[in-house]
Amino acid sequence: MQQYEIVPKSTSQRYPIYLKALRKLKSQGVSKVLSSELSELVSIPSTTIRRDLSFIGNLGKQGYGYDVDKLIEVFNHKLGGGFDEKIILIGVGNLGHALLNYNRWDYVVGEIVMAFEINYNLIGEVKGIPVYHIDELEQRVPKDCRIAILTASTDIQEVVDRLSKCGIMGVIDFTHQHFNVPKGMILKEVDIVSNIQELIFETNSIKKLQ
Amino acid sequence: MQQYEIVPKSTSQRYPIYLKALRKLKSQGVSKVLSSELSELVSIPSTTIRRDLSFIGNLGKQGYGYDVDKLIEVFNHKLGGGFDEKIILIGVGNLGHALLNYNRWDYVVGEIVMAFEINYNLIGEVKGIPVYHIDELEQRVPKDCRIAILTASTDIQEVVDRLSKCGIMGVIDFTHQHFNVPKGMILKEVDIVSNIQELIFETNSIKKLQ
DNA sequence: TAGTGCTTGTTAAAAGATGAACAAAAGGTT
DNA sequence: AACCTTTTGTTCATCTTTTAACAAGCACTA
Repeated sequence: MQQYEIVPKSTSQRYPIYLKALRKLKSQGVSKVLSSELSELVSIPSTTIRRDLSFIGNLGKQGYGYDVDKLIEVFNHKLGGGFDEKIILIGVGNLGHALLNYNRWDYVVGEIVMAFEINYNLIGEVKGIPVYHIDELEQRVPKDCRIAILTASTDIQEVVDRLSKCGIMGVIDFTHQHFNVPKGMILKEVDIVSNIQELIFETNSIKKLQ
Repeated sequence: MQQYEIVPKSTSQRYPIYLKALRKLKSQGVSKVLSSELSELVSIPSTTIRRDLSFIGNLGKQGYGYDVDKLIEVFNHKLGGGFDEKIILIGVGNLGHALLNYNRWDYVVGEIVMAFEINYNLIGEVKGIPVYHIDELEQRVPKDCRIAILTASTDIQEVVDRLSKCGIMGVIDFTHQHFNVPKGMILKEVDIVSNIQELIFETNSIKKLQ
């Protein structure tokens, strides 16, 4: 057990994968799982899984395996399964609207509690979630809000800097724009185009090798 | 120049970042760029950039830098800038609809040419793009189609296996569900929930360290 | 309760990714 | 045309990540 060691980035990126697989197992009525079984499910070597899990604590039992419920509980806790994360949304255009309508992660991590827009015509309310003008950012953002979803904005760099000053620690970025994140802020890009480009590049490589 | 060496995964994941920055430069009228300038823009060390580029070929000139247009052209070619990639969409629910409406990547990588649904009420057409029933998958998918976007489906594992048999080599997955990809198929997850979970985990870690 | 068999948690070696340093090659200038 | 300056392409040492191997520890049975 290495409770206070820093969890490698690559490891923390696998945690959501494990949680996803564990939820599936639970839904199938499975209550116990071996690292080797989980390995088959997620296509990650069992050794890697065991090491990843050991960062969180001694979760398994030798000669027995891991308790699915216990693992899900731990992951829920670690990955925001308090279900109460307050998320703000910047930009209520096409995509922003879709996210507000979708908002299906409310059972998993939390919910979008408010949105901000630069266009006055879009100010008001969507699905019961208030939409404020971006000028009101500093005065409206809740103190305990850490995460923002960025769908679109002019002056994106300025908005990001202001978000940082409001205490936002992590940003999910849907804009295809480039900007710098202030020190300490974590950026996660969700870029469909980049993903498709990687796919094209990698499938091209495969063709050439054959 | 190491033309036939395999490009590291980590490198190919940076290519779309470079292309994005280069497009921005071009839009600003910049025609020449140094690796050090690009480095500032994308927050990646210049050495890493130069090594990444050298996998593709000798694209720069010593004592001069890189020609922006040339770089964009090369990347466009390598990353699917033929603009003619035929993409299929599985699932025309909330998110699927949003993607069809959005479909803004047509100038970047290609376009969604058809969609499939299990719900008969949604069969027909959206924005001029035909929506077929999932049963017609094998008979409708074009031979030269390599990439599928997966937004939602029951029996997701079955659908993925069928896609593989249709010649699909890469899948962009929006489903937040767990499934196995057949050997040789490449999976890119675009999972907002997973990203938020990672953010929550990582921001929690930061708090504890302080 | 003692012993056997199984699976975890950990170690250590191998593989992969990064970035500092520099040689090679082109542009500039006189 | 020779030289100096600049910037690339590449090498190598360092750091990170992965995974094979195994000791430690628990469950299960008689």
